[in-house]
Amino acid sequence: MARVRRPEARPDEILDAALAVFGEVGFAAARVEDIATRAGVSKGVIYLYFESKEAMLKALVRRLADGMVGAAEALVASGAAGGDTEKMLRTLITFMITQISNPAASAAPRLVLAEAQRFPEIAAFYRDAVIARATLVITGLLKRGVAEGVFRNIDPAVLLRACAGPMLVHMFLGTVFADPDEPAPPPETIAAGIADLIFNGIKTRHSP
Amino acid sequence: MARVRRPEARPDEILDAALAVFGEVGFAAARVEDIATRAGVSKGVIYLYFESKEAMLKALVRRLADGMVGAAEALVASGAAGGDTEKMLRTLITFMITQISNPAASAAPRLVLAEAQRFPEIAAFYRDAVIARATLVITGLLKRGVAEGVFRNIDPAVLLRACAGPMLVHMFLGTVFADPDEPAPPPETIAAGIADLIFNGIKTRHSP
Amino acid sequence: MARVRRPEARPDEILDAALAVFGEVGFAAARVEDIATRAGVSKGVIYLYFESKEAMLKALVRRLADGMVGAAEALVASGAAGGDTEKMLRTLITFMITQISNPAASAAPRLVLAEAQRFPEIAAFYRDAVIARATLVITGLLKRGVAEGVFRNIDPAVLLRACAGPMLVHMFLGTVFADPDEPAPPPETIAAGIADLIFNGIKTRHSP
Amino acid sequence: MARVRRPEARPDEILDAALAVFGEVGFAAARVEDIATRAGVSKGVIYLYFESKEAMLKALVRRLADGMVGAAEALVASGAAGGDTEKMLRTLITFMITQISNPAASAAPRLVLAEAQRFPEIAAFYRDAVIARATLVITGLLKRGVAEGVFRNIDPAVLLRACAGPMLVHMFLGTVFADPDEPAPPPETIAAGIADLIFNGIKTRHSP
DNA sequence: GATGAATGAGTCTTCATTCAT
DNA sequence: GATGAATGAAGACTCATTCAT
Repeated sequence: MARVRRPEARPDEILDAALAVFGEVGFAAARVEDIATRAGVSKGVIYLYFESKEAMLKALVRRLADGMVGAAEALVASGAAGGDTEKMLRTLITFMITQISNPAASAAPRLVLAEAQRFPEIAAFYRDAVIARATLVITGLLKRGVAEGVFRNIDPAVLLRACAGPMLVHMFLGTVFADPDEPAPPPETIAAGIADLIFNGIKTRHSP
Repeated sequence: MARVRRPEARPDEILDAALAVFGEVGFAAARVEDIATRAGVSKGVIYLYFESKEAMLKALVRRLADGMVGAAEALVASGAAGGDTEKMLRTLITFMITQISNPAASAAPRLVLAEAQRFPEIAAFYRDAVIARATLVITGLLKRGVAEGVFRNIDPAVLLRACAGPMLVHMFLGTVFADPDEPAPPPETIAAGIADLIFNGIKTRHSP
Repeated sequence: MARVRRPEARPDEILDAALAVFGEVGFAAARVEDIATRAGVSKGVIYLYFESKEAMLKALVRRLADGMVGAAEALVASGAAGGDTEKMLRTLITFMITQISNPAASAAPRLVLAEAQRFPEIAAFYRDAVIARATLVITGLLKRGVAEGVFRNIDPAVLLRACAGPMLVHMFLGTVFADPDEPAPPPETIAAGIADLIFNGIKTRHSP
Repeated sequence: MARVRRPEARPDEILDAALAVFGEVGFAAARVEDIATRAGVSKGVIYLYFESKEAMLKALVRRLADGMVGAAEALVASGAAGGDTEKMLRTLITFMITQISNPAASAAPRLVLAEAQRFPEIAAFYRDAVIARATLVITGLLKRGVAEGVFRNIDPAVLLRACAGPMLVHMFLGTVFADPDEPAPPPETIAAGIADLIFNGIKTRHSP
């Protein structure tokens, strides 16, 4: 199938390639030429669309920022689960774990985690554009649940860590640290287990 | 220039400097000369102790591997908390969160997370030398708690993610993504909150 | 800086420059940058055409191998001198001595002699690509002369050494060990003298 | 057998080691530390006896210069062969070919040939200290033979090349270009053959 | 005297970026 | 607009030489 030239799509194709290459070897070790090759263009073309290699990284992070948080916000805003706060948080957790289990989808956050230290601007941007919004979503759900009497009034910082953390670990274990001999546990199982734990803890409850 | 000789400590001093520099700018962007300067030696000295820049990274990871997991194992083995499994897990969580809240202590894991993709050998080593051991600790505690009837019999993979995850997020929020205008929440609060959540969940319980 | 593009000739121009520089200071002491400057290009260009400095040396030797032996073979094959074996050997000797008297032409063999010890691959290549062929030429002429009854049946190894040797010495005396105050003897004289000696020896003959 | 310390022998032991190492990899690629190790001393000791690596090379060449020419001169001066000029030249040729067939003995001339281009001082020294003297020996024998009526009055430059050349080729073929699968021809055979050729040429002679 | 740790100048090599075509 | 040859700054690594011990 001949690929039709769509010059408007160029920058995005380049960024796709950049994400792939950065994800594999990191920003510093990535060669612009490899990105170009992967994008199916020549080296020079890259510089028609981006100032520099660093500019590509920043554009990439900017483009990717919206990804999962946006979806999370939409999920909550859509009032899925009929307004049931617990169900909504459960749905959110399941959605995020499922998403992040896809190595292609997790490439972006992994890249940011790897490069944020080196590029404070990227860290700052990510903090504002992703982390702050994620915090809002979690805090919002928590408040609502507390107001409804279904959640205990815990520290939102704790809930943020408790929700986002397992995702991160799951992501790292499924990619960078994946044991080739051992299959990754299915995301649904993990998602359900995590949600269950967050809701009920691990203590046994003696029925009255 | 002063030519002091302290052969004993040299390799370790160099690795300290390497960790600092790698931690700041990443492995690829780190200059050997900067590491040397940081260690108070000349460029050439580095190569008296290490084959290459990459060898330094590997030595660094090897040296650091034992750090926190070792402490965790010791904690559990020492039978602290008088054999009370719940207390032990709580102590463990508190200890880990406290440790990881120290940016100097978290430099090592952050470095590994950032470079593991690029260096599969390091990833494999870390998986075997750290992650596997951490998994054993968690699994052991879980089994014991279940046997004692104090824990529900949940998926160890879930508990691992639920315990390690919040630490990771806490670490990233306290370093790379730290907002200079906002103080980080105190580790004790977070530790206590996380432990509470893991044990009890967020659901309200209606007394019988 | 001028950026001219002459991709066709580049590799050869670079090898010319490399031969000049290697010839002057030897492979190890030659700086890639000097070769580049000599070739009128920038340092980076070298690496567009050659893997490494060592690759240049090997390419150089490969390119130069054919030079004189090829000409010698052609000379013999062409049946110059109307099939007269003695004349042919004499022509060959004269041709070689004349060629090797040109310092530019002798740069290649001198380079090989200087570097062969360090690079066994080069030595092996030269042995097969040059020495073996030269041996064949000499042996062929000797056999023919013997068959015709004009040559005595001597050891080909001796004739090889007797023919190639004076060339070598002449080459070294005319370049590396040239006395600036003393002019080199003209190649024709030497060639004629060597040929005469090889054919007739130095003993006086008393006519019957 | 315990080696007794003989500090006076040090410089010579070092030069022996230097010759070995220079001979193997060339001057530029030789490491002072390797020479020291080979000589059984520490790096610092080298600098107690020699100004620099280059000084070692020069000392080496100076020490080795006398070697074969000295022996040749002595041979001639000793009036070996009872004053028979032809016999003396033949003895000389045999002696030289035999000597040079020993790779250890030929290391020095090979080194000089390899490095002379790079170090004009060495070339000049060798020209004066070795080549000039060898020329004198050959010229002397030639003159004498001519005076006696046993040699034709040929160009001494030709005889020099004809005598020294086969030695050189023999040396190179027996070391640098030695074919591991093919044994080198015995020096005596080559020496006899060369002498025979130089005296009688290759032409058949029809008895009168 | 002897050692070998330390220094730092020197070079190969890479690769982001430019720009003639 | 597109290409990819060319540039040259930058950085890892080596090793002759020094000198504290």
